[in-house]
Amino acid sequence: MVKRETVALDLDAIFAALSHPIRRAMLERLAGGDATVSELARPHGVSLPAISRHLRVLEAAGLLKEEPDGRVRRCQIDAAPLSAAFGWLTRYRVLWEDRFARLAEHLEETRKKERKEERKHAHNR
Amino acid sequence: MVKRETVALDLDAIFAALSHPIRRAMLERLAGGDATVSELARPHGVSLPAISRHLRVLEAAGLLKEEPDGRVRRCQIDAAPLSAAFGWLTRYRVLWEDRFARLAEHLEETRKKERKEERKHAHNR
DNA sequence: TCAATATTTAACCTTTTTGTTAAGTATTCG
DNA sequence: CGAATACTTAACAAAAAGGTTAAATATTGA
Repeated sequence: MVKRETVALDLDAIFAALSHPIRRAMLERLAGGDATVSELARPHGVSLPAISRHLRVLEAAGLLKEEPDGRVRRCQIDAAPLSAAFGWLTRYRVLWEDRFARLAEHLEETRKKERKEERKHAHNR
Repeated sequence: MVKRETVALDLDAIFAALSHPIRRAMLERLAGGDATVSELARPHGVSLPAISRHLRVLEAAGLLKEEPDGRVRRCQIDAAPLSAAFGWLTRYRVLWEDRFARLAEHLEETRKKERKEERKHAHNR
């Protein structure tokens, strides 16, 4: 039996990783190209250990690859798990949009009724 | 100044809401149509209070609308915030896929070198 | 009216997350 | 070599997340 590479497709971990603004910002930064840990840390007003752990969260979600380069650590994004998140959203997108359309309709209906009520009350004032 | 409706476009909350398997399952269920709290709770082996709080997480993220209907509470999905998440992912998708392609290339290159080394060593054995 | 049903709130506990400072560990460079 | 640089690990604290049971609330239906 071949030992398959575990491509972390853990949606829990992926969405959780995306739920923190610092981590999203770091991914945005990395979308523009590789960066070192310090470069990634710079814009955020937190300590380096804090950054280090954010990076491990991203790594655990499979979104980040690190490569030691001298005393610097070069980070690069890995899009594969991202596709899993994207895929999950896409799978339900149509159904949701359908729901959404119906909800919008319903709200519009409600608003119409409310306006009617408003006018009635304005009259009786 | 008109008081605008606060359409929760809080990516933190949205992604966090999506990071729990029970909440994702509930959204999947709701994609098929409205449901009551108990119906949503049934498949998951947790207490009703736990479910109730998951629902509030979804609601806080703007993903859920509830409507009391007698002693039952009818739940329906709201896709709007979902689009925000989708949008964020989309915005960086291209860049990420680009990165990914380059990463794949790099790995392929590395593997080639490794194979070369292997052959060399096999020779010298 | 009263019991059953559907759901939430309260009180509590444990685990995870996020951050801090202080102390390592490598690596480079004068 | 020895100081500076770039990080990580350890140890700790506060807050958030996720679950439980027990009690409250509201609605329906006999």
